[in-house]
Amino acid sequence: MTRRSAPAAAPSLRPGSGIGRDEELRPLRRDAEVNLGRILSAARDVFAEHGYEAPMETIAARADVGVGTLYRRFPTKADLFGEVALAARRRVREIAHDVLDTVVRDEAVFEFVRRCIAVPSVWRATISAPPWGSTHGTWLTEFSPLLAEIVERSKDAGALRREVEITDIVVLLKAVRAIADLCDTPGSKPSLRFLELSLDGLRPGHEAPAQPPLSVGQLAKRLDRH
Amino acid sequence: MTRRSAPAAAPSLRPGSGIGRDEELRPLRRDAEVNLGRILSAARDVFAEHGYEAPMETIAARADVGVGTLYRRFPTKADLFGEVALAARRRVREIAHDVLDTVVRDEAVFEFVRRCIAVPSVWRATISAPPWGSTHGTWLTEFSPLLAEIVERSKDAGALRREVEITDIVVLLKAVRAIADLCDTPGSKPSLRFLELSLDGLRPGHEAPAQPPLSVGQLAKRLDRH
DNA sequence: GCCTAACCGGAACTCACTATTCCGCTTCGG
DNA sequence: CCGAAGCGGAATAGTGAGTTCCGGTTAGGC
Repeated sequence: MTRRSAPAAAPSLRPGSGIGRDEELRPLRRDAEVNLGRILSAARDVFAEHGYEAPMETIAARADVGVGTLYRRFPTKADLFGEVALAARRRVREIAHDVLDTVVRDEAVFEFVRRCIAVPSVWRATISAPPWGSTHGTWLTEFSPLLAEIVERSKDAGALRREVEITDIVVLLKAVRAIADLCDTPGSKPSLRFLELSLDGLRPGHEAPAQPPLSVGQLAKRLDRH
Repeated sequence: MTRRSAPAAAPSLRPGSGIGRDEELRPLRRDAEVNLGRILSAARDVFAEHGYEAPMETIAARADVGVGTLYRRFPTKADLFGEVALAARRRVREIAHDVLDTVVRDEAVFEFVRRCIAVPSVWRATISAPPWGSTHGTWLTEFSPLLAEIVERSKDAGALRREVEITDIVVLLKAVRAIADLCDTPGSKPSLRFLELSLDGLRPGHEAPAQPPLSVGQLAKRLDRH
């Protein structure tokens, strides 16, 4: 995609610089600050809606800003996406923790999945990924423990089939995302129906599926190969 | 995509000419006949694997033939795809009829879905579609009655939740396709596991989902908008 | 109010990717 | 053995998207 020859290396993601990058060397001029906010917000929405494929111009338009402005703030598209994805991951972690803290045991997984999906501007950026690097690999590794804990809770509460693995949950999220891309409109979201139907398939009362689950490593590898 | 200005009109699909186009005006030279077979087979596989996006060169390479040869036989990519899709639709109809004829009532839908998916080189071409025209619309309209009959059977046998509509089945097929794209390798197919899990969600014993189903018309419109 | 460093918009440039065409060469088959 | 039918694949041409560039604009310190 990008011309740069470095094949699998993610561009400078400067892990430290979150959205609130106020404490930069030189503070931004007021108008620039406003534009930066606009850009990040637009990028969040547009990436959420169209994934990494979305053209920079679309983001610029949504932010009501010229493309040049995007590039003054973020050297490359990947940098911009990285910023958005970082915020998204942060958000997912919050959701996971909140679910563990406040949701009754048996509803844990279901609630987690529902909440992830309820924040489209966030989960899309996390679940979908740019073509470079092992984004999914890192993402999966990062969230495996948390997700495993959530899954375990629901299993212990007898609300989730014991055969279900965390990779099944991730796959389900992916599937719902695909359906959302295909069928959802602002007004009606068949993907939510599909989600509920599929979640029901994860509840106890069915025979164990013949097909074995994927390991986290396998799944990561496969998701990243695109 | 195509340079031709006719915007939404499917190119000459000459409904009559199936794969066995032996009875043409002038019979093909023996070697050309062989190549034609190779091309159709390659197109079937490649479209199955990558959808309409697959470049003509890929198909040519798989058929071990030059692109020129493709174009001598099929004026445009859409024509080639049309041919493949036609065969695919034919195949799906066969499957549907066979299921209705030979499968026990309660397994009808499940078996139908499984069989559709088991013929990747076919179902991909049917489920995925080229950017022109209302392919899904026609497809859905064409198969609705048959699919409805299959669904009805399983419902009557008490093996399928009454709330499930035929659009739910189509959506499920789409989702499995997406997962297959993402995760399947020749050696292992997590999409099959996902399929089984999701199918279980369609069996009785769960509360009715809150989200309403899509009508066939709505679904067709949405799938065709890409 | 003035001046300049920061900013801005968005046209233009580049590059990658493909459908499709073209044409000199090869091969079937009478 | 000859010509028509085929063939391969380089060349053509259109498209789309990331990135660069630069003349014009504006915030904000003095």
